[in-house]
Amino acid sequence: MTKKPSLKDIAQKAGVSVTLVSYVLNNQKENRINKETAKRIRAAASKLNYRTNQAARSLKTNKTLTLGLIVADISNPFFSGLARIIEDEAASMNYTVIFGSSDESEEKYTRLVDTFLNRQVDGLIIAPPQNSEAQIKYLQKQRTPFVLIDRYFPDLKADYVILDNYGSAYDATTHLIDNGRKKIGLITYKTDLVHLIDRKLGFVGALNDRKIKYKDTWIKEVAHNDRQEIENAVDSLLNMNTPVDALLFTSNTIATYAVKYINTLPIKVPEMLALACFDETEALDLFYAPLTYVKQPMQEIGRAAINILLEKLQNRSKLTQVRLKGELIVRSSSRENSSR
Amino acid sequence: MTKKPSLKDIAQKAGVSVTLVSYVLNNQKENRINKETAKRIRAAASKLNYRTNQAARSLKTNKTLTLGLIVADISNPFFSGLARIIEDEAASMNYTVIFGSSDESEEKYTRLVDTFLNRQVDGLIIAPPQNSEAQIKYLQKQRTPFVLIDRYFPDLKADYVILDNYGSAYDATTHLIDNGRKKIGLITYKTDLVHLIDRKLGFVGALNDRKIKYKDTWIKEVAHNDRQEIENAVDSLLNMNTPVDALLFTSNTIATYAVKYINTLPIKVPEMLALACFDETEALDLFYAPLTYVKQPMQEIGRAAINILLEKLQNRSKLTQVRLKGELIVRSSSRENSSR
DNA sequence: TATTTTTGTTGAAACGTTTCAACATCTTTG
DNA sequence: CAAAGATGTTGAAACGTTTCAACAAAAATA
Repeated sequence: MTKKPSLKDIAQKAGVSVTLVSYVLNNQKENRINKETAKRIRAAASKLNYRTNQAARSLKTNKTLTLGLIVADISNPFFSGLARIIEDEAASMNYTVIFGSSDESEEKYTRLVDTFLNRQVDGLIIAPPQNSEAQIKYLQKQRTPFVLIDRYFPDLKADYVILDNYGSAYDATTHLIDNGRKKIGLITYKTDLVHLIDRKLGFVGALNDRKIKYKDTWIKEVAHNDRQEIENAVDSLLNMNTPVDALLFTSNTIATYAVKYINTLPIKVPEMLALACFDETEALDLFYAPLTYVKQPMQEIGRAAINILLEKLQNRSKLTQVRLKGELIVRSSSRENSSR
Repeated sequence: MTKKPSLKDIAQKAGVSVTLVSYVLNNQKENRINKETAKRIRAAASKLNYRTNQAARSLKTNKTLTLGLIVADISNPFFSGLARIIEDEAASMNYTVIFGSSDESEEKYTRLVDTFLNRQVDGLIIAPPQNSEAQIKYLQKQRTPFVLIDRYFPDLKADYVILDNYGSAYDATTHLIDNGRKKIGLITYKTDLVHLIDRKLGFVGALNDRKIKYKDTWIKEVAHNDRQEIENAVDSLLNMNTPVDALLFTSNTIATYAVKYINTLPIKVPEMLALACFDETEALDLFYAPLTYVKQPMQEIGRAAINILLEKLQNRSKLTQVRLKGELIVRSSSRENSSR
């Protein structure tokens, strides 16, 4: 591999100083520099096929133009969709994105932050896992710019962009009630993650406001990514002495497993059971009764996250906490219950 | 933001030279260094919360421990799944991955390569779009280590890891034939991408070997990401004077659009129409007749790609071209045709 | 005891940028 | 015609590492 050309090589070829080459290539001091010289320098640069050495530039400028994105799992369509939006937004501002998946593990998450900080990312976009509060505080102490997405910690003065989880769950639940459902089950993850707890609270809030006395047994909490537990939850909700007539799932992964299972049961949706869930999931489009779901404004989330982060990089240090409304997309899985 | 600590700061605090600090922190010359001194240095480093400045290190070592991943679209489950595997493999070798989506556009692709090269990635993993051959050759001339995935160019002596596309299409097609189908349609993209052409050839090859005289009208080529064209293709294949009794889709995106459309038609799968496609796609699991599909060995693809790339980084320069077998997962969309 | 080897440590250069301060030379101004 | 300003260019330092070559001091060998 022949050595890559440097500013010095260009300078030599064009018969000028390194300084001048740097100025020209960065379009600085344009009014001072002789047009002819500039042209000569550019010619030399392109002839040598010059490429800025970002490492050197970063060293000097203390900026990498790189952002770190930490999600739970990049192969989850929710996060890969978000990643795509963030990629585009970042690119339009000349930033590149490095990514990592935490798998909801605090330990993996910490390792990722560490790696990314070593790489001197200019900022981080993070969907924080459980128990990562301490880590987040540490970031704040280090004054590393970051913004949380999807999840947040209410008692942390950190920037975030999240869904109005309470309101969305509330809306989905009242929708089910208003369509004639009286006993509604919730399947959610057993977790400390506040966004999921908010969804649970929104569910409960709607039941209360509609004067529906719910039982604890209507709420099932399952371990993360445990298909069996999800199936068990569905079973027990459908086999109570007064079975539920509707189900709300607080995540796309739960919904997918649950619906796949329900699909194997002799249960008619929506006649016997209405369904609704969070997040658009292509998998649920082809179910015979496509699922009603809470649609998150992905584009806005991605855009807001990048904007907040870039603002912070400009040293504005105000706190921005964004809570965006979801949209309930009603489909046949929850249409009016004719058998009421 | 108080300045980040450097080796110099540690050296000062520990009362030693910068050199020694570097040696200790990199576990070099271990046998030469006094254990006590080393301990003092490590203590100072951790007290100061030291973090290697990767930019500086990269500048010196000419390595970034970063790989660039270019896919068609990170939000496509095929690529996000692959991304996840590559992320994990890379991380286990201490590499970080930056990613970008080409959207099948040669121009966007070129921009991505450019950005990544500016960032001095150590190597690239690329799913090249159409017409990117020149760009690829350019990479070779620059001696930038890279490996192609998913797609390849037969007349380019480049490393790649791909599916046995011909064989997989051949197997899927014979499977359809052997289950009683006589007129089989193919919907594929209108493209120069060889991996897709191979799939078409595998399809044709199977028909020929089974002595089925096919007509050109059985093969429909649609524009990339054009839902309408896909629906039109389905329509015209089903409305010929002798309609097809089976369909093979050469990609997950085509399959998803087509099945969603077929789902709205008064057509029974598999009784009236058998279906099969490439790639595992969760969306097709909940269709009332889950799709038979060619499963790509994702894990192996990701692993092989990383291994080849890292080999190249060690300066071994042999050519490695890997063609992996797919597995045909037969499901109800193509079960035996009882009405023959 | 004189020499060699081992142990422990260090100064300084280099990587490729950016950018400050300075310097000519030429042009304008009073 | 001297002073001031504009124009065009440059040397050198700095960013934080890594690593070569060198050097003492202590230990082992002759």
